[in-house]
Amino acid sequence: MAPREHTHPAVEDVELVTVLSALAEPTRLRIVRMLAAMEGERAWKDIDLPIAQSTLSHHLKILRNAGVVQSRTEGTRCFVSLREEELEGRFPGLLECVLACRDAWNGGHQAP
Amino acid sequence: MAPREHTHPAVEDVELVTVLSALAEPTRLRIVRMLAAMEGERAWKDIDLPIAQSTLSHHLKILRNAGVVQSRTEGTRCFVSLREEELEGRFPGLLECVLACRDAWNGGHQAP
DNA sequence: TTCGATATTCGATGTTCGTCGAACATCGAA
DNA sequence: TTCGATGTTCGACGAACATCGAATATCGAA
Repeated sequence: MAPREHTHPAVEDVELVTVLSALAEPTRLRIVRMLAAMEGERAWKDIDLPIAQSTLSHHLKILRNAGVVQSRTEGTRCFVSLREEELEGRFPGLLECVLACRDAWNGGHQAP
Repeated sequence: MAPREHTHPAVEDVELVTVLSALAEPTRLRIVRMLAAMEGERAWKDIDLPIAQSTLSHHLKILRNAGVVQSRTEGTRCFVSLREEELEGRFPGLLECVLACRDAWNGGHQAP
């Protein structure tokens, strides 16, 4: 289906466990880092990962429901972005320290 | 079996996803909060939760493998504690902000 | 040495999760 | 209106997970 105006939870209603679960998965963490690496939003299509579209859609839904990302629809395509400020208000420091951490698998898979 | 000198990973070898996964479970998060609420260590027996002993043992193993807690054996009983400082060195701010968050389910189930 | 207390491990069970391909819905363009 | 592009939803599958009770290993005390 085409992206039809997604619903986003209020960050106040999101529980910590939900956010942690959302971030506790390699692919999703990678998406979050990818979004954090650039200011503003990213086009869905440009989220280039070695997974099926349906899988990506699934992960984005989980991140959305966890209040971590938000989607904006424009015509038939959509743009994704982090809800950094709101998240910071709800879970101060969480996103920052998660992004700050560079572990082995992450430092090694991008550029040399 | 009796507690026989557990093995603990070096925090440097622990990946972020592993820690997040360990914390992304209500029961385990509760254990971590419980341990944080008191200075020093806590006797295994005093970890009073509505779960089977085998389940508790299982969760503690996961937290241990994630470098979140450590166990000390004394005779036939053991004591559990948070690896706060080490964790802070590996993932600065993470434990702190996870503990700082008080969400609905957590604020509501203890005292009024 | 025998017994009770203390955790861990094992085996089983039901649930949740990540993944895919196919079917579908919606929009813009031809 | 017909098409092609774009994401989403559905159904299915195997892997991973939370949970329990029973069996087990280890230690201290009687």
